[in-house]
Amino acid sequence: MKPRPTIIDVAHHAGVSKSTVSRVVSDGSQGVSPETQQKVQAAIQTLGYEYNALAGGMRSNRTNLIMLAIPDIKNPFWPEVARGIQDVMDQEGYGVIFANSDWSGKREVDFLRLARRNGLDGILVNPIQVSNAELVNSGIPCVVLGLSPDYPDFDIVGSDSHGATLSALEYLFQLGHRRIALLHGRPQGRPRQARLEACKEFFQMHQLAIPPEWIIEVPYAHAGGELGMRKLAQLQPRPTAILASNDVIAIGALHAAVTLGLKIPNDLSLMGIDDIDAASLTIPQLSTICKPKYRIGEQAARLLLERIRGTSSSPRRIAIPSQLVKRSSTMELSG
Amino acid sequence: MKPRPTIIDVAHHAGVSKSTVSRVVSDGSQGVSPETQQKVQAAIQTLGYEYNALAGGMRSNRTNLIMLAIPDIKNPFWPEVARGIQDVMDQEGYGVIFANSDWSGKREVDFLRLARRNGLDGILVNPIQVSNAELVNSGIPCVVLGLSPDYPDFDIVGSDSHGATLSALEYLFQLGHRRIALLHGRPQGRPRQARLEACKEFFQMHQLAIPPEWIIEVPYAHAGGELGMRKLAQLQPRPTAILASNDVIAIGALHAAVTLGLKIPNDLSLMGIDDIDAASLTIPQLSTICKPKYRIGEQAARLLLERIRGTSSSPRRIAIPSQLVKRSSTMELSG
DNA sequence: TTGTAAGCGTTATCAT
DNA sequence: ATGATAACGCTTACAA
Repeated sequence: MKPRPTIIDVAHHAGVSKSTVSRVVSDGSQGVSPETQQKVQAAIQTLGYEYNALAGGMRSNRTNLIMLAIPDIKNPFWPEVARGIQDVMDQEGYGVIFANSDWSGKREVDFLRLARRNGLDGILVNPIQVSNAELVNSGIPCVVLGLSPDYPDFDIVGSDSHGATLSALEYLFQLGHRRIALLHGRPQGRPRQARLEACKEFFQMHQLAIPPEWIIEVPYAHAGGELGMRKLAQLQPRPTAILASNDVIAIGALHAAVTLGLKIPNDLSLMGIDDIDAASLTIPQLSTICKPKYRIGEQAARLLLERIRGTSSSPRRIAIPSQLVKRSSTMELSG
Repeated sequence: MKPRPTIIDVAHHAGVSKSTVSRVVSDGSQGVSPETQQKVQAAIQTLGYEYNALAGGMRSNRTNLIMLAIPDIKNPFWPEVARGIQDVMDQEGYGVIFANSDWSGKREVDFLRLARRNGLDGILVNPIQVSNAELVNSGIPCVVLGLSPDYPDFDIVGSDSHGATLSALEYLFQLGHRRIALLHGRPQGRPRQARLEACKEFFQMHQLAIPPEWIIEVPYAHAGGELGMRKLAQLQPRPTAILASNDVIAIGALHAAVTLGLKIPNDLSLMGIDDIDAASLTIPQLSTICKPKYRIGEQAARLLLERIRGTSSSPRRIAIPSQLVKRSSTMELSG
């Protein structure tokens, strides 16, 4: 197996200097005459030259690679976000590396190290365990996905969980529900408070007393929803409506409800948040709050590009509004 | 922002040569005295040194990075496989880079280029459009996921789709079904024949005639299943059983059936293949063939490691057996 | 527009 | 067990 040709080989073959070849293969041929470009391209073709990104990156401190670090590849929320990111980044010539930590804090930290060691140009992260300080310390341009209050030093893009929770509760309230329980996703690592606070705010506003046992913390997964529903079903008096932190949990709850013989929405109204594909594919279809996943990805990507390019400013916080989606898992409370 | 310290800085600080530092940070300290190790580690700590993988990789032609290239991150099949891969690779000190092409041939090719340019050590790929020749040509150690016959030059790991299809059909046959239709996933790009051939083999064996309109080609997605079911529902006489190419398609079909007022399994038995999580969460729960996703990932990772390490041999083909899972979307044909 | 030359931070070879 | 030194393939002033 013979060694891969380098720009030097190309240069010889084309009868130019290696700087010229370098200009052609990187800068988009800034300041290279058309004829020379032709010659170089021809040489590249015949030799089968391929750019060595390691060497280039080492010299220039740019890799044109960014990382997307997410906690849960099984949540259909992220692929949509990823698509938005990729479409923007592709266009700008950046490659996107997926990093899925499966809720493991260790793995998350490892990914950060990988990004540093390999000179990635930026990171988009929905952080679970890694802190604001650690992110700052990494020295890599970074945009946080999800409107957490814990990352004051970074641009943040997400949908307004607080607002989404309020709309959902408001909707259930309008349907006549007063006994509303929460299936509250508890991320491994840090607590995620936006939703809970929105709930408290709402309950206070409407002067509803919500007993603590109606707020059930469950893992951020399908099984969490099932677990939570089984607990809720035993409460006396039973809630008339349930709001889950996301659709995955809600769908889990829906399945448990069927198993338990509870009819949704007749016995119990149920809402999720996110509007993942599966939400419109359950029976009954799930009422939820639609988060603009693709646009979150696009926005985040754009902000990261600005950071990378140094068009910096003070951290921005972009909350893309979400939207109520009425389907058939909720109904007016009769009586 | 001051520049990151290099091994040279560490070497000065520890009073040793940079070769020694290099030995400590890479080789696992092969042939470095304990005291020297201590000194170097201390210097690394105080300086906050971080390894530069670009420089190292350029010199050594190893990056300790491999790529996992899949066509569809939305198919829950892959995260399980990915987990198997990651657990093995983690342990061996390799980072795994996800590359999701979303069924785009162009993106798949781009990923291959990215792997080459960035000197990745290996590729695990479920190829859609890229050919055996292109893979060979890339010069990167490579293991193919999925038992396609089109990649004779590579190690291949998958579950036995042929056998799985046969078991599913055999099961439906035993339940008394004779009019069996197929929702055949058609990957963008090349045809995937293993399942179809198994079907033909089966039908011949049992001397069943299957009209061509009972073999419906649909996109490899939820919507494909819905589409297919709507077509099948119009057939006269209607099939009594349906086998879908995977669970995602089957679940799509299930939802369409509900919309159409068809009762599963009473009006129609329905089977999928894969046994993704969602298969046990539908109503009714989906009968399917369980593919050992995690183990596929593990195996593939191991083979790739062998290839990377040069313990080469002729291409191996590993078919991990799958298993019939009887649930409630199938029933004995009455009458 | 093109060429020259000095690195970038590491690893590998060869001494010591 | 440790050190000196030459690559690795590219980018980037600067000069021509």
